[in-house]
Amino acid sequence: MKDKPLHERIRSDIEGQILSGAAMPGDKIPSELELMEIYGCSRMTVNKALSWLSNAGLVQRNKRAGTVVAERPNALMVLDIPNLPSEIERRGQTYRYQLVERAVRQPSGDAEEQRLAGGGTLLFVRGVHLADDQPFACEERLVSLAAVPGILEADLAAEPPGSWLLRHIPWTEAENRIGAVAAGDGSARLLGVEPGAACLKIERRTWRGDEHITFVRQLFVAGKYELAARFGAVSGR
Amino acid sequence: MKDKPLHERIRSDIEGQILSGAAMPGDKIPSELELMEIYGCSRMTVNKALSWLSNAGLVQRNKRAGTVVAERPNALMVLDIPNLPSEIERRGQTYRYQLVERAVRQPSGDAEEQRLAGGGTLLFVRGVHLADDQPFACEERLVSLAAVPGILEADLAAEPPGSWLLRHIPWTEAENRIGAVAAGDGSARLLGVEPGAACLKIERRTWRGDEHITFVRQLFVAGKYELAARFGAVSGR
DNA sequence: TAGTGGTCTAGACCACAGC
DNA sequence: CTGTGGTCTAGACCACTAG
Repeated sequence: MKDKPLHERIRSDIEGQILSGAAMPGDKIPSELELMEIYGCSRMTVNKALSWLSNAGLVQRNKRAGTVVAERPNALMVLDIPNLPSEIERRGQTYRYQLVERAVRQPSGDAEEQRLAGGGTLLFVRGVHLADDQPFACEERLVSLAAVPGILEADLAAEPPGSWLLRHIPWTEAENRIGAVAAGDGSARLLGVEPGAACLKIERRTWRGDEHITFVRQLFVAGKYELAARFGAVSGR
Repeated sequence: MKDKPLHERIRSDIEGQILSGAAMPGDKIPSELELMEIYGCSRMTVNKALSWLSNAGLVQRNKRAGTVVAERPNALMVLDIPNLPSEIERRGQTYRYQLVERAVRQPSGDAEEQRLAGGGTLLFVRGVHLADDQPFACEERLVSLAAVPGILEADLAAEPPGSWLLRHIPWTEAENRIGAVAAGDGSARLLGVEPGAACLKIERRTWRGDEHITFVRQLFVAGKYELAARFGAVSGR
């Protein structure tokens, strides 16, 4: 217990106070100067602990006002969202992608599609991810051709669009929405289940800087796939 | 662009190389000493950038072998899992919890329940979270009475067990599993939907140190609730 | 055994925002 | 104005491990 690094001890001390409820949201945490004296260490050490807590979303740091417990402290977990080829191969299954539909079209009236297109046109791609030739997930994707013109030359039957984008277009921002949905007729047929079957839905939007790159919606048959998330901003360490 | 802190520039430089695929998993990243010379800064600054990347799971740091790109780099997202009362009130709805069932029982033969019980007995609680008196989520929970004997005295009709635990028992570890499932008869009745309706499922296990505290399974009717996750280990900042 | 990361120090200057 | 955090320096010692 005692042989842990000091900054880690400081961090877990404060973390414990927050998670236990001893320190409530909005409560002030001792300043770096005060913590220096409490633990008898230098400011960098204290700073490392507080920065970590800030990164994890447990505290909010304000100049002059000091460090306070964040509003919804235990909301942040680290989520593991692998790309599908890696995930399937990790399970020891063979991965295959089947292209179902590919079309260039104008954005619809939907405001989100307008933003994604950025004044240009969109590439629509529908396909199925197969694990050992069994449907694993179906996918609908929109790609902004203004942002990624090169994808028109890609052979998306040979390489799934997600992998192609990953190899060619670095994204800097991504956002996922995770929910459940009943399979529609088309999705059900692709997944080999009855229409209305429960599915896990993952929607992902990615950006490069301010430019919207792509939007993708993936459906997984209930039970075939689950996401795992654990508390703690630290992964490997 | 240029006015960003140096450690942040170093970080985003490397991050960009990884996300763009220029640096593939397993590739070596310059050592701290080399980066010091490249950027003309001190080691602490380089270290801050590399530590951040390590925390985010983008790189793995090894003594002697140096820092390398992690195996599945872009898998880590920060997930927002609020507790339900907060989430519902944030939407401007009134929250209410309805206790449906409460029982003390021995762990079943299931290995997981055995571990949770830790040699003792379990408290089983079933209830519904209501938003504006409409079913929002149903919940089944097991609590280890060996770890949390005090919960027997709690009035779980007045306060949902999740909130009670949050106020009384600090947890240090938590793990979530997120999937989809078709509603069973009991859950469907509680949620006011047809059996078989698609539901989002969240299972959470929490520990305090090595002691398993509780297991909870929450079901949300499809479309009523979605989880959001974004890339980047940093939250507020 | 030498290279690498892990940790820590004792300073420093600056920007910002509440007082 | 002043306390606070943000950033950075130029060192230091240690532990680990791949070569």
